[in-house]
Amino acid sequence: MREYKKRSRVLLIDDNAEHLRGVKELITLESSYDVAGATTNANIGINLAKKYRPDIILMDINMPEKDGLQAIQELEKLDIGVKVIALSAYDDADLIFRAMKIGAKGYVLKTMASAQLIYAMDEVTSGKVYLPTALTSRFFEYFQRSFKNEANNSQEENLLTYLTAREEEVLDLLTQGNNYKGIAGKLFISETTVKTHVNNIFQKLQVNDRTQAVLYALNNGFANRRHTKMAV
Amino acid sequence: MREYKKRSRVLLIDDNAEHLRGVKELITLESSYDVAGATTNANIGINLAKKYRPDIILMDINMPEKDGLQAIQELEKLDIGVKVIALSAYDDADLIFRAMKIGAKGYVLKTMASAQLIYAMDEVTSGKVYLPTALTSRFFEYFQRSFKNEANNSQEENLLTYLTAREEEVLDLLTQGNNYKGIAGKLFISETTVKTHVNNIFQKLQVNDRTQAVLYALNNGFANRRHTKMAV
DNA sequence: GAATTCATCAATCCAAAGATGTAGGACAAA
DNA sequence: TTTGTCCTACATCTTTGGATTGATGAATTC
Repeated sequence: MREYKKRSRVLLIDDNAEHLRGVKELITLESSYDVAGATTNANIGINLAKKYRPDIILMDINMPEKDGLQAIQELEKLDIGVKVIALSAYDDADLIFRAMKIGAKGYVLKTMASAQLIYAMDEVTSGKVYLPTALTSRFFEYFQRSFKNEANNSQEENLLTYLTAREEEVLDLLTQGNNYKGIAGKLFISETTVKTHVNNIFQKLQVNDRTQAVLYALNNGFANRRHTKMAV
Repeated sequence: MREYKKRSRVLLIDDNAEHLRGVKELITLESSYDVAGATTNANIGINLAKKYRPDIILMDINMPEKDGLQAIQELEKLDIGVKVIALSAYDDADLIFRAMKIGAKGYVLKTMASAQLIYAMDEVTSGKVYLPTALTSRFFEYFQRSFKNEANNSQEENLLTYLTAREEEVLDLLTQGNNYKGIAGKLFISETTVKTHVNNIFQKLQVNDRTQAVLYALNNGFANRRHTKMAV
């Protein structure tokens, strides 16, 4: 018994009414959590979350109409401190990755034992992020693959290396959405000079216009060296 | 006994000679792994790896001279299929993240029970990625925090939601570097129609030209759901 | 059935972007 | 000193992009 501590409240969102009922029963009977609400509709679920402020939400992410991932994202944006555990029928690395990326505190397969779900809830309640070992492994396969590709890309040959320092400056300003005038103003040079630079950049990057140049820059680890792209 | 299967070979790299000896003994006595080599020097370790092709490397990443992380990176570049498990005294989220990012197949604390280390080796040998639960949680704290900052930027309001389906298609093609003609051709509509859509997009996204529209799209989780920038 | 919304297309006009060629001065390397 | 690279700058010309207005049919909503 841990009646001395406030029981955590759980909100259930699952478009499969049957599964919803099953989980509700499971939690009611086999855990120390209170079910604060249960719905088959994601939008209603979000509103319930706003209203009742549950500690945890179990969110089915395989819903046809409203995407569960999107719902998680909206909940995170609300910033009401609710911890979302994604429930899914699939162990797709991609799905797991996206769920965790947008802030899910856990990811549990529907096929997993009920004890696992309750354990996940316990861990998440205590402030941790919980992923079953098997899913962790899948997650990292995806995670590492996405960085590996990146390494390979930069290995091939980065046309950006052919740019002069000045051209890099210009390209940097291009990637911030500046036009010729804006760049000229910021670099204290004439607009025609900027045009010259930009044309040289096009030649070196083998592109036809500024949009393509910007895209090339962003996709090849340009500038914002603080950021690394990542497949999602 | 599983003498029927080829015993996996392990290479140990740890600048702490004492710890190195301890691990070696542990593996020799309490596991079914063979120690293919052991060294206190990362560079020598890399050479040993090239020479003896171990299945697994246990790499201390808290070494003063040569950074263990860098060593892992070099090993990954060699692409000899060796699986590296990072050994560390610290459970810094940052360290864990970086180790996993560059391709470590596991991360185990030196303070953890020896059984945990051997379990990690088993998991990694079987092709999985292994992180102890506690470290997984830390990893995800870091992981999610880095995405959260990103999300906050778009927290204000995502103008992309105002786009119609068709406009999204057009914007998607814009983010691939297409000009009017290219988009018209791909959508089988006239160029003027594309112009109309693009203009509407500009209005909705409150930008002045296609480059800014593309940048807005990329920075606000548009389509291109394949790529997301990430602080590293 | 009226009102909206959306996708489609067009004409016009002006601004911006892009292509091309030329050229001078600074600077560094050969 | 010469050669080469880079940054600067301009002129000219063509193409593309962008703003604005208006119009039609289809689908949806009220």
